[in-house]
Amino acid sequence: MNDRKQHVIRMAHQLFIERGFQATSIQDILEYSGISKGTFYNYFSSKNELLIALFKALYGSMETSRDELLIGQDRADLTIFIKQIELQMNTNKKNKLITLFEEVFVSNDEDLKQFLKEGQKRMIQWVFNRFLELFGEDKRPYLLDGAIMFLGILHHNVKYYSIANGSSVDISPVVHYSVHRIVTLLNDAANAGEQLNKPEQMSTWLPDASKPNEVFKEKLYHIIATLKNSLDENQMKSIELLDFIQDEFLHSKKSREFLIESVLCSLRNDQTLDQKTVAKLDQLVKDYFVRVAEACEQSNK
Amino acid sequence: MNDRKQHVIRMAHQLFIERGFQATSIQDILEYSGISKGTFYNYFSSKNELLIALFKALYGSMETSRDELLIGQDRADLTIFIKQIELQMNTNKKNKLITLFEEVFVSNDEDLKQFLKEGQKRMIQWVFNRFLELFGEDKRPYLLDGAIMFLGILHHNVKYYSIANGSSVDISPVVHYSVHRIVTLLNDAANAGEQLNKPEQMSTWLPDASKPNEVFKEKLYHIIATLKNSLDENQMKSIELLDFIQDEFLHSKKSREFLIESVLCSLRNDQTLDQKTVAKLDQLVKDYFVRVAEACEQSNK
DNA sequence: ATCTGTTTTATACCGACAGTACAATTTGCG
DNA sequence: CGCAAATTGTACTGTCGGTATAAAACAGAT
Repeated sequence: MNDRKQHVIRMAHQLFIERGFQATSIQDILEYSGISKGTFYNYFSSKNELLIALFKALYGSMETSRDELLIGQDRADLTIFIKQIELQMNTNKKNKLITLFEEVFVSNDEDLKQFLKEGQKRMIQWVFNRFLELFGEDKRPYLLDGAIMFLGILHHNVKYYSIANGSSVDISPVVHYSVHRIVTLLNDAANAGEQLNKPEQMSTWLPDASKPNEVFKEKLYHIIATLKNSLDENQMKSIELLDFIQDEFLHSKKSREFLIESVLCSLRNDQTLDQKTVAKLDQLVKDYFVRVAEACEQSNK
Repeated sequence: MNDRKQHVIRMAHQLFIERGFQATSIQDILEYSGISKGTFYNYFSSKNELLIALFKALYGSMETSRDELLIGQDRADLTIFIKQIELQMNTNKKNKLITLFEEVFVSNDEDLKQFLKEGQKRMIQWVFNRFLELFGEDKRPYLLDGAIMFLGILHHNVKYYSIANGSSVDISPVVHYSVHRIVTLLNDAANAGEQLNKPEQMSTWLPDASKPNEVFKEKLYHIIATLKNSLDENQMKSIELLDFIQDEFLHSKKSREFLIESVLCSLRNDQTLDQKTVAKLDQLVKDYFVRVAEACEQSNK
């Protein structure tokens, strides 16, 4: 991504933190980041698009550093989970993510709304999957309820603890407290055999969650994250290649098959990567283009 | 309150439910309720003021009917509490209160924000007080945390249960489920002796909660609500008198002492009212005016 | 250094919006 | 009826998000 464009995002973020999203006018952003209106609308098609770009950047880095905490660790270790939650809560606080979130959650822009919902859903799914690893398969029926309630407890506790103790207070005790509570809560629900939401229904929650394209994107995201997690900062080329693939699929209307093919070719020759995972990626992409081609034929009939 | 004014509030509410607050322009409200712009700004000083008036009306009626459920009942009966919560959740849903709430919670209008925060705080305090009655004094240290977590669990469960099962689904099982969970949660926290927020600090939470004026307003509200609860619809005069006092104190910069005095005089002669409570009200008002007079002298020095 | 295509800038503009100002009209009430 | 208050209609201000476009700055290839 353009250097200048990222600069604008950073400057806007600063203004959003200081005054909020609604209260920051485009004019403010232009003056603060020293660009003209024309350039702004060359980068972003609207103010909301800028916000989405900002969220993507923040969430992306948050999710990777959160996932990095798991590398080489026992996935069933509760203390690691606590560290992951603390990390996310602190990033939220630092970037005033929650405030921004709330401010625009109910908005007239359907795209923005959908994007934010998707983010919430991803968070619930992540907690659910971690709970599976932490509490085991036999608790599965109760873990979706658990994930939902955990986030409810956590957010409320953080919110009012911050009000009572000042927003600069250490959030760690709140996270510990909330995790302790959810452990008991899960046992309680399992003992009582009470269930509100069935985990199997999770995929049908959000309207387009069951669309093949969304499933593809999620798989793609997961595989690429796995590959990236196995790399360190010295292997910039490989990381860039993976990022390129992800970007090409997520942000272009029409992904350029020949480009992606050649990138995959490079990856297959990269000895530092786990070739089993690369093969998975290869297959996934192949299936995708087959499906696109079929859909294309179908519509030409 | 003016008939016409209430009509405007009702029409606006309808539009807010259909399209949301931000998406409803003042022009829309004017056309829909058939008044002119001049009249609108004669009634409300701004669009936000209208929203506050709407919230006040909705909250007011919700709180009274919620409190009515307790009359002549065992205050320690959990099933009554469940009924009260169900009532509030259903009112929320019917009036799209939560959506409206979220939409304007982070707003530029400091007054509106303060008003909404006050409402949330009142809700937490109400749950805390009910928990005291339900679970007893010995659990007190854990009941503020409990109230906060209960609302977090409840709102999250309702939200995602509605997403999964359609917004017209019966909310009752969610309330039962959430109440069951919080009971265990409270026992768990008490057993572990873990505490996040001290109930004594509750009054200092919101900036002006400790201001004498706010304490006064709360006491006033409570006494008047008690008196009103003992009346039925046939005693309109008494209700109007009580409403007048409340309105005079809450909405006027300078309450007219002579008017309030004469209203109190009428109330003292009203045999249908509990004269012990009326005496309390009398004393409260007397203290208030003494304090105002003192403050006035102080500033004239 | 010159040509060429792209990016950036400056500026004027549009429509929608919240809120103001005010003179003209209607309404309600003694 | 007469008068004061409420109501109306309309025109206005300033701000906002977003569009349009011509001129200027820039960058890479020859």
